[in-house]
Amino acid sequence: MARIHNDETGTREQILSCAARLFRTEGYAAVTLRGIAKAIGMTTGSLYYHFSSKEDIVREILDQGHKRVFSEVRGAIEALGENAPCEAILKAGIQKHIECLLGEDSFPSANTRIFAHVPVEVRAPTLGERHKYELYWTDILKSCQKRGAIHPDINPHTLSLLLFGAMNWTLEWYKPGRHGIESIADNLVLLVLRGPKVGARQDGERTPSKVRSVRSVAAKA
Amino acid sequence: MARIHNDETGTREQILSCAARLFRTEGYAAVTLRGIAKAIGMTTGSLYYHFSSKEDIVREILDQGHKRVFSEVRGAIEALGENAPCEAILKAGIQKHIECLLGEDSFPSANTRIFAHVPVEVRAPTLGERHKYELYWTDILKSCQKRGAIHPDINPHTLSLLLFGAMNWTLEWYKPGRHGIESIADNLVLLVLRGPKVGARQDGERTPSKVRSVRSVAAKA
DNA sequence: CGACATACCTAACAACCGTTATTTTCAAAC
DNA sequence: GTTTGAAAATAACGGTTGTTAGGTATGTCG
Repeated sequence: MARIHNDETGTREQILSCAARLFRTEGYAAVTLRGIAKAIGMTTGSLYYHFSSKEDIVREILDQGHKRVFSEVRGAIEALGENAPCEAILKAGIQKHIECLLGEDSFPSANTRIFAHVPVEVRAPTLGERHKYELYWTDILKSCQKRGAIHPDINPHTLSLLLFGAMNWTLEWYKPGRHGIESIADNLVLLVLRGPKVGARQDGERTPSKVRSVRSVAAKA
Repeated sequence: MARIHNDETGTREQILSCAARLFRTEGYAAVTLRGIAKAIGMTTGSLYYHFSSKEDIVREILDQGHKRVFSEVRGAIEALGENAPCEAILKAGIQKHIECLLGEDSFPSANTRIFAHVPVEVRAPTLGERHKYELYWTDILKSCQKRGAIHPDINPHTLSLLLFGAMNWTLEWYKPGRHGIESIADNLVLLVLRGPKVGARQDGERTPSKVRSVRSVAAKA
């Protein structure tokens, strides 16, 4: 039939996901094309039928890794509706971001793990998209601050960077058996949120409702 | 005179600090012995008079990098005296940790930057010391929580890991001109501290004294 | 002066890297 | 049954890696 030759077998995707898994665990420079090829039962030269260079492979992994996190996080937050409470918004965004990083899909984790060590010519074109994600979070935090859920003296942009650090660094210590992802997210939300209100209530924001125990929340999962 | 031959010239230290600077900026695998040698005006083979392997070099950098941060942070905190307010303790520890990472000394930054990408046989022996530092911070946070300065529902150990993330990740975004280190530390302290008190006062802890504006504090620097 | 250890250089080794050109396999199309 | 083209294998290229062996200055000490 008139099938376009694109990828019936999905070999290209197989190369990418396998490379992402290796990048995630071993870092950028330590991963060789021979290693990728061997891991999927191929020969080194055959990779060049699907990709034109090693940088070409890593470029697409960075791209997809970033897009998946962004769209997942945005989807989780938008699913809450227009005027959801700040606590719910932060909880949804933070948890989804961490879930993407620690999940089985290696693209997001490979992205944050090797980004700093990748050649500048492949890193530079991605800076624009990264900045958009940064702005997306900054706007959310700014809005939460305006609604009184975040300490008024905190700089929203700095907060977004510190929050990225806390979230992305989970890659360095998270062990599936010992920690629960939702529990981590709950702890982080408690950090970002201002404790039970102090000043006057601002607008439609309901009082943070005393934010019940993290342990009990995590226990039900 | 009866000078011990040790290192009158300091060549060994020169190699280490130069290698640390390269590791900090380029990552582990990207740094070659030829690169280190050329950077200090030496030949590749000569390095082997001072060190027995590349792993030997990176091993010592990891060691020193970690020790410097630990002793600096502990020194800054102990200088505050026995019963200093939690806010001061956290401020001192967080700021010193970040200062070590972002300062001119490349050992601490090289340590946190390449640790995950270093061969297991050089990483494993350092895990004990790293765990001590983790426990040190966890104890501090636990104590602050007992004194009512940290939200009671937060898990102190998880908090220490999230805090490490926020601090260590500054390496990925800090630009000397655009941000001030003390301002970053102030923002982070505001996050960790529970907002102005809500429940009953706990013990000798003075009320957080309304934690004056981060911007004004940063402006005076 | 000669013995000797220190500190460095020179040149090369085997192994591995990304990349390329050429060849083989093999299923669908005519 | 022959042709065709995609997909993979083969084998090699130049270059770089960590590492090593052997040589060369430069002093110090007896």
